Amino acid sequence: MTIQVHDSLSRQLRPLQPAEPGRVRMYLCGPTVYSDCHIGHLMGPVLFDAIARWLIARGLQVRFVINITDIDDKIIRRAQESGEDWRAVAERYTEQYFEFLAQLGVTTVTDHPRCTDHVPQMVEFIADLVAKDVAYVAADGVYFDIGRQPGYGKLSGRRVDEMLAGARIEAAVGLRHPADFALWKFAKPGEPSWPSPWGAGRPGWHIECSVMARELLGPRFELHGGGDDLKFPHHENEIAQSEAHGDGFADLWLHNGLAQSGGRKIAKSDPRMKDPEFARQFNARWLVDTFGAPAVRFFLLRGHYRRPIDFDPSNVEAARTGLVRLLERLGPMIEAPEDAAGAAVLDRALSSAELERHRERFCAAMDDDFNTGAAVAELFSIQAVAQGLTGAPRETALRLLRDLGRILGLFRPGDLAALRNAGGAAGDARVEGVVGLALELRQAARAAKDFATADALRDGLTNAGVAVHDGPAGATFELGPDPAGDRLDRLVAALTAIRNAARQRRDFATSDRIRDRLAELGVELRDGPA
RNA sequence: GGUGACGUAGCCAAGUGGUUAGGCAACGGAUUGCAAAUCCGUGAACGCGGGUUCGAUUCCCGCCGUCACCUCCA
Repeated sequence: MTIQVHDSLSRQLRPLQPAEPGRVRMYLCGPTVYSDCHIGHLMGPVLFDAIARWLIARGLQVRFVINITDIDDKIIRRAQESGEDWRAVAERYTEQYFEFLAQLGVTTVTDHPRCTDHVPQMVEFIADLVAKDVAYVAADGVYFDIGRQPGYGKLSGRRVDEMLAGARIEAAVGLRHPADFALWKFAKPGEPSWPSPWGAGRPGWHIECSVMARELLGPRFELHGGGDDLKFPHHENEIAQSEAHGDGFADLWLHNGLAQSGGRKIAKSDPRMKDPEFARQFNARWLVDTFGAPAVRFFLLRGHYRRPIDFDPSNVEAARTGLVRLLERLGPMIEAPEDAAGAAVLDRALSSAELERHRERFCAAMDDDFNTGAAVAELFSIQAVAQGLTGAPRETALRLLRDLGRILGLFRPGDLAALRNAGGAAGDARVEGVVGLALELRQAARAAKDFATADALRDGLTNAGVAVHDGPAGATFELGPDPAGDRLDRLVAALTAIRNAARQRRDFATSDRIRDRLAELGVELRDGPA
């Protein structure tokens, strides 16, 4: 069993070979905590969490670091705008980020170093670069001299001389090369600062990763990850600094694809983001509330980490539907806590060649550059096998399904409830009350064999994203996602139509009942001539 | 302009020189007052043009199209 990894630096599939057998160290670039969490912040953690889980399942010990950039120009600006202390801003968004990681089942991270906790080490690191003359002091800070670093540009495939032609690189005054980047920025009045031999200031963006990775993982480690957009300049600069420092740095580089919409990347500067309705779709809070955290995680793992993912709501919803099906198949089994017996799923005796084949293919997919999409397909196949079985063999198949899924961080206790409660209506008494009223009316209509009314009510509920399940014990309902956020309006519109029909045939008992019950629920109806 | 990637059925998405990927949707049947849910089952694909080959969606060449990075970004 060899795990092959696509290395962005060599652009090749290369074997993962831990320096110390059995131990893997990985570093992932984390967020700058200055605003609400969006899906881009969460993709890397979820994808790399699945990778870490696989390494652990393969018997490796994993140290997994995601940094928190808690000092930065954007945090300072945000604090100035809101009149808050910059530390409060950073702390608030750090907490929010952690909350989402927990909801999405990101459990393998061992360290979350904060930039501000490592400033002295950064100063020391920069001093070494200055001493080696690959860094120099300029008017507004200390800069790295990319011209002095052989191989600069090897990750992103660009050449130093060609970058001069790039109109987008704006040369600050006094730099040796326009693309030289700041290691240390001198503080302007009123800005937070730390002491340094060159003057009070704060670290530049890139230096923290080189320093914190070294602090926690050592001068050389196995895996370094991040979003594809960080290749240049961020990771290029990390490599330059660390190699200039004399560190081996990362063996293998992994870059995840970026979130898209309509085939285009979602970026801060994207003009579409000016539309709040559009921007909302990528807000972490909205996604988790609308589809449920397990669905978001599942959606991310259906493809391959290196490919971009289109967050059209209908795509996420389709993923959710498939996940619900798997969870329902598993039944009460998913409520069992994760334990050592489940974790040993790869070594378990199966007594079924078919199941063994699927397990092997699952493993082969994960060993091949962490192909979670192909692995998920095996999950569905195992489900299909289980479907054709009964009794103990079925149990065996379902346990295999559950425990393989759990390697990917799926099928956690409470997931089904989390999906059912998604839609933003859980706990909304008005929605629940209106749905309850609609079901009562429908029950009455059915009893009276008034199927036209009964069906109209059901259609109205369906249209509002409420699934109706008729059973021997009466009808129950389930709230699906409500991406447009207008569920209540739709429900009320449906009931109003029913009420108008009742008034038409002078069934004022029903009509008044609808009006009064809605009023109790806080929805006032006003009759007009129309 | 430079660098990198991608184009697979209605949508999403793996993968392979000849053997079913998978999901969602759709369709047919069972069930149902009718539906939904559920169960059983079905069809449909490899951007275009050349080449290599017994055979290419898979390899090679060309073309077209899309995207990302070169600016803040995860």
